Amino acid sequence: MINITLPDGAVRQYEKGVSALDIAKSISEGLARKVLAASINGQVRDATRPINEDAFLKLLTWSDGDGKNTFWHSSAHLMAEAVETMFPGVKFWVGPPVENGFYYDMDLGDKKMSEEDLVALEKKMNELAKKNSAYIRKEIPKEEAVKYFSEKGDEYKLDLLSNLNDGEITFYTQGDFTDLCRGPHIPNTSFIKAIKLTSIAGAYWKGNEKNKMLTRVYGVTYPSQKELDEYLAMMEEAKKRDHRKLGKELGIFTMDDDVGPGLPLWMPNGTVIIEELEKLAKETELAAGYKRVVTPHIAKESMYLTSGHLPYYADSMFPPMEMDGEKYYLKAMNCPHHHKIFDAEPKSYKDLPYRLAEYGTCYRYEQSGELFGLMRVRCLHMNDAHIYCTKEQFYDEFKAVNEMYLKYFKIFGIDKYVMRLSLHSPEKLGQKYVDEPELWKETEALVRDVLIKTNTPFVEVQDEAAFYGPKIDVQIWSIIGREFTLATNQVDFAQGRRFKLEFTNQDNKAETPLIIHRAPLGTHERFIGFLLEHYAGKFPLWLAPVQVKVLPISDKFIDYAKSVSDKLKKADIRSEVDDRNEKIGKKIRDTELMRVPYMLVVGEKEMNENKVAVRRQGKGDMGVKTVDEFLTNAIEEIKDRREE
RNA sequence: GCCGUUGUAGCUCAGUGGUAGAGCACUUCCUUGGUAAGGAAGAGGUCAAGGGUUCAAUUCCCUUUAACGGCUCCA
Repeated sequence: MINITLPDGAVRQYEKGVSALDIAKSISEGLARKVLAASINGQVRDATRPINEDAFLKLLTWSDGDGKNTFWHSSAHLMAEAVETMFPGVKFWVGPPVENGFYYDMDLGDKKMSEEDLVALEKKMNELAKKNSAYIRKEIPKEEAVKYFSEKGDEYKLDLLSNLNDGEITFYTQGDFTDLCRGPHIPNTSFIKAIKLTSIAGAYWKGNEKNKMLTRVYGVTYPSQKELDEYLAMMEEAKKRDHRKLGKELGIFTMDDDVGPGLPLWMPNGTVIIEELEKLAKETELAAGYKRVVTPHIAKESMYLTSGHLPYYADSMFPPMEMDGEKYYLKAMNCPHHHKIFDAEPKSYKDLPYRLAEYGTCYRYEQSGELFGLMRVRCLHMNDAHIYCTKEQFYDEFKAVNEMYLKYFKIFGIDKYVMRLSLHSPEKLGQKYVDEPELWKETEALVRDVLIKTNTPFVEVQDEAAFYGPKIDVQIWSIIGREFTLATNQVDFAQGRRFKLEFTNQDNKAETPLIIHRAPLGTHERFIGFLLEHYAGKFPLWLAPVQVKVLPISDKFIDYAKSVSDKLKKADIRSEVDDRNEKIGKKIRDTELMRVPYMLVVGEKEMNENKVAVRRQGKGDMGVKTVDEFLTNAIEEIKDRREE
């Protein structure tokens, strides 16, 4: 007999060789029908595998992340089985679960798969799922596995095998499909009740652009049609929040073929938001001791040779313009210009920390396939600043920048983000990174120290640093699930020396400052793109392009409406009058759809009493107030930058 | 940059080898209405661009371009 400890601490005794599924059955049949896999001593395994010794057991169902992943991985195998029936000779690479579903990469040889094939594949998968085939695990000696795939001529699986040792190779078979696979899998295909294949895409083998491009099919499956329908409905809702759609509907920005890809035109409504964000940044930076500067959009080649951006980053810059025998580049970053301002006057330790801020316009030649609405563009406006400080000052300065981030995030109610400590990769020193192993170690420790001492939660990742030093990136996700760096806070130990930046220290010796690059509000483009999705277009009052719309009940009250609106405008409130010949219901509907925070309905009663009927966007009628009362409240709400 | 899909009115989208249609928006008129769509009439398109096949191309083919879904990249 063996002892099985369940998550609630209960210990039960079973015969040796019992499976997790048997244990589930002994608890309840209903539970057994839901078990997808099992966590045995912390390892995820097939629920059907025998357990031979005392163990901690957690039965994994759809509500466990590992349960879902197992379900989707098994779904990928089911899809592969269906693909094999329709595309004989197909060779498979890998088919893992992802955030929402799964994919399988495959080499279809000369054949092509189309969207219509997906429908047929779904149908086939449904048929196969109903066969109730068990996922059968089999341990295979390496030699035999190699022989099997050699005979099939499957170079992909042979490649996988080359990294595996004898004794750790398993095959899984369901129905007529056998695959090299570590597992685990769900007990059988009948669990998969609802199937949707979502897209076909190309994907480089092993993620390397020099390799062959495989066909990748994405899909998602659920244990019930209802859950799949809910998921699809959720995706439809998400699309409505897409910043590209909202940006057009709300008149925030537009793109034009004649201007060029990745070059957004900010429309009047979007420009209001830009100006409010800059106001916030200026206030904040002034209080934090920054000085503002303005620099040109272009610079000579020589400066980018000094900075080290050329030739290594030339691919990401627009090609140079030739003038008077000189090459000029559009700036892809503001730092070199700022360094030149630092260097324009001699500096003493008394001048440090020296903080330069600019909402700098940069141009980056992003690959055409990477452009994405406002989130990835070729012309961007950076909330940039550079702080020149001594090593001793670094801790406080870096900490202050982090605190500025958190202050901003609080204003915007941003709580779904990850702080990522981005480190270098030692093996890429001299290529991707400045070859200063000691300085890397030292500065990475400095940054980590700030995060730990300030109790800031963070994750560490290798090979994501800037070429001149480690950084903290704030990662966010767009509504369709793409990951972006919203803000960044970087240490730079390299450029100071490259530009021969110096200050005179207390011993009257020249010293090179450390530089902090920071952009807590990222770029206008990405930040506003993010905010559009974050607020679903319902900007807080202080950011709303139109803050108040005055809606006269009929033409008779247009003059009164205008007098109310004028009074608001005098108090710097962005107010408009809807003087169209429409009924009030129509005016309200249109104003609601434009996400204007306040609607002031005015008719006979209001005019006679110098009042307004206040309506809050998304909330409805808030009652009648005097104009002054409304004005006072609105001014407060704006001043405090309240979210509601 | 690579693989795939798409491009018809300001927007959302029908449609066709014989040079185009709806709803919303827009203009004008009627209506003056109290909290999410009042009515009528009208105007609006080189069917992304270029080339080819054809008696005839918005429709079929090729190229280019842009957007979209991924991959790669992202100072």
